[in-house]
Amino acid sequence: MKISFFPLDVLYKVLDDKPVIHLIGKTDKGEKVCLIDRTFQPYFYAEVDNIEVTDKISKLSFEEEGRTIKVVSVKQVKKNVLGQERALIKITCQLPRDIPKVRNAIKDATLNTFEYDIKFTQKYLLDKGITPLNRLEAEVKKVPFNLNIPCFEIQSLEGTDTPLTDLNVLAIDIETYNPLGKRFIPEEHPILMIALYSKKFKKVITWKPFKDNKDVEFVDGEASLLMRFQEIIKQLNPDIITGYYSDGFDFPYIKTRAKHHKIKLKLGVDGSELTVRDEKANIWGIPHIDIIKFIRRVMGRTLDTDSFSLDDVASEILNEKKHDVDLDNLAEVWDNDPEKLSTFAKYNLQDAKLTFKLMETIFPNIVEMVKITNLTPYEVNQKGFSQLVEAFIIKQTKNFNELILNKPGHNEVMGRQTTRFQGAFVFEPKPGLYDDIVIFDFRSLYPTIITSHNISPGALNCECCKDKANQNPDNKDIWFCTNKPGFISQILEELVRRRMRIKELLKQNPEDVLLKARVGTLKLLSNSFYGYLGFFGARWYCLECAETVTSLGRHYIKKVIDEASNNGFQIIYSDTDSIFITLDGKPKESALKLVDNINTELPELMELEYEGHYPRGIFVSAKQGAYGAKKRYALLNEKNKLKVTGFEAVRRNVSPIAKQTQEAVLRIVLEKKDKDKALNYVKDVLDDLKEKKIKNEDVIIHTRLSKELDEYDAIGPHVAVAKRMKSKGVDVGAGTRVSYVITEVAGIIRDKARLPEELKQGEYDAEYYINNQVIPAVEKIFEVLGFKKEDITSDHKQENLNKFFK
DNA sequence: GAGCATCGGGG
DNA sequence: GTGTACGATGCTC
Repeated sequence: MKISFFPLDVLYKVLDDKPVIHLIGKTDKGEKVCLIDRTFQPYFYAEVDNIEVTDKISKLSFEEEGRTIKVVSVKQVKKNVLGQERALIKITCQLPRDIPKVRNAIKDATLNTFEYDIKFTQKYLLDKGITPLNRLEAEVKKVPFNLNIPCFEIQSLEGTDTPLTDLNVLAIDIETYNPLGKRFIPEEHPILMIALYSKKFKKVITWKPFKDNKDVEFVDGEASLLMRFQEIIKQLNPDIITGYYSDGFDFPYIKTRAKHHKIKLKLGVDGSELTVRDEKANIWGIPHIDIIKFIRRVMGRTLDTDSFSLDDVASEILNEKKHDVDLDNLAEVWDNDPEKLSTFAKYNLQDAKLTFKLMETIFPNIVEMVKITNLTPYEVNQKGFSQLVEAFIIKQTKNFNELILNKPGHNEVMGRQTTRFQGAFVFEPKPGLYDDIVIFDFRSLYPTIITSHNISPGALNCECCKDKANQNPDNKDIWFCTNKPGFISQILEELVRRRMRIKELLKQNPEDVLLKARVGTLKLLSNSFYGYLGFFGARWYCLECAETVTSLGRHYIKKVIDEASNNGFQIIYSDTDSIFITLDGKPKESALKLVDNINTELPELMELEYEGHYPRGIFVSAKQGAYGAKKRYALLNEKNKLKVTGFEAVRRNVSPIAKQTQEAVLRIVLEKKDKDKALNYVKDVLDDLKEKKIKNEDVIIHTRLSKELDEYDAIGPHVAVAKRMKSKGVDVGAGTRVSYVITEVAGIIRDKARLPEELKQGEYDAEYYINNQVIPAVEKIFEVLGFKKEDITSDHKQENLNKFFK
């Protein structure tokens, strides 16, 4: 029979001493099924220098742990290594786990071995041309099975480009009993509620009854709760199960509680138990996606927030927040006032709902990454950039008959890690205020350098280009072929061009979510190539490539700086791929013309773009940090929107009042162009602090303990406060969040720190907040305006006579 | 300043 | 098990 099928995950089991591929997915009718394939055998490649060795390998057979491990077959093959053809032998074995053993047995007899550590399932998908989530047309035969879903044996199959649309996602979230405060002791403290949220099923399960209980189901205890959880998952049989930090919290907690009750949670489609190891939770046959990982690793850079809490991420992506509920009260309410549990149940369900919606919103991005890397959704979620780039390259090896290069060994990694090379060019800004700033930047600088200059391990120092027409500007001993495109630069060029095409399409359909996700994914991946080439763990590592990329990057940006300077523009700042100039009364058009002129001289794919015009900006001298010059500036665009970069805005140990004052001062300086008003604003804040008009909540400093209390040698204010919490019976330790206020009590800072709830309005130390919080936050800004610290602290206000600004 | 350790997220 | 996440920051010597 024929079947239309969308693979969600691929797994293998060893049955009767044979590897059996299981494709888990759903049919076009929406039914979850498993397709099995018994025909795929594991293999790897070896390079040998004589025919006797090949012959010996083909007859290899040895006993280990009561099993005969043998080579099934050997075949002569031709493969390219970075464009050069090589003769190899393909060695097929019986089981995936035989591969390392056979490789080890023949290692001394071979020159080299390849592709011995590529996952069996990944190889299967690539060799069969299957892309997860894309529809397959398969000829199958129904077979008996012992899974919870029907099983079909594959007779033949064909991939298509049609993606899965209707996905059945289940989001889960737990609330736990934490009587002492903020620490988690899963061995002792039970799960109180579990929320489950999918398109058709929204419910909180808990084990204490209360009246206001819409969407709540009651069971008689924690053990029953876990059993009910298992039952619902079996019944719903979701395509994907998701949570927020569920690899690190929810599932490990669930697992520990199940163990406590001696329950085996058989969540897998094959009846296997939920497994948790290395902060990864696995359910056989139901991909578990801890959505925080993809958000942090893949989307992190493009988000404004630098906190990845559910609340902050949901606010930014969904424009929706968690319920404002004080979880510190949950244990108390649970013990003594169950009627109030309703609030917590609603909170619980809201968290699951937010997680569900995040998955819905982000799934198009996961789909795009799956398509481009050929990894499963589960794998895409687990991997970082270098691994995603590598998966993409591995996929491309098919089209070029290229061999997958080996991972570096331990020593090689160590060597690579200690190798340093020169990075990007940075033009230090002179601190000050500037009018009419124009920014240019290169569109995808590094990817276009790689493609335009054929920067590729296979094109490095070729024999045919000894004239060195395409060399590293800073190192004559490095050059790249101008005759034949290298494998890496070629596949990157395809990526860059594809992105340009889709960007055009997006211009015509700006609201198309899929196109947006596609452009975003292509951009992320292309931008990661440079980093990949210089990444110590990369299979296609190429130090000469990476250092040539930055060298050419410096060369191009300096060229722009020179041209701008020759045309009479003042350069105020430049970093890697961008340059800031001032117009100094010249029309905007003259800057645009400069951009056009430069573009006529650049290689085809490279392009300098006019990023924008900012009527006003301030550059502040950077503190001497570990990484040298930090970029710190604030710009005001033509729509009066403030763009702040590098100010220590959201540091944890900074109070709200310091942050608020900094932002207000920047606004006054840039928008109102009034330095005296800015100064007076700060003076007002200082007065309000002295007069205790600033609300307590604005002077609370939030921080977190990094180790156990008794491990601290240096007792900072947060440690002192944690000790106070402990003496009140709160269980504190590594990870506890501590909030405190510095009060007027005599002594050193740590003696002055108090818990916010111990204080009445105004019981804070104004002097401390003035000198250690507010002033440091604005000092550098006023330095630029020509004021000293004393001008801020002195009592008398600016009379505002001689305006600083024209 | 390099090298090692911990953290994030979660109640 | 065709193995050992990841990238940033803080702490220690």
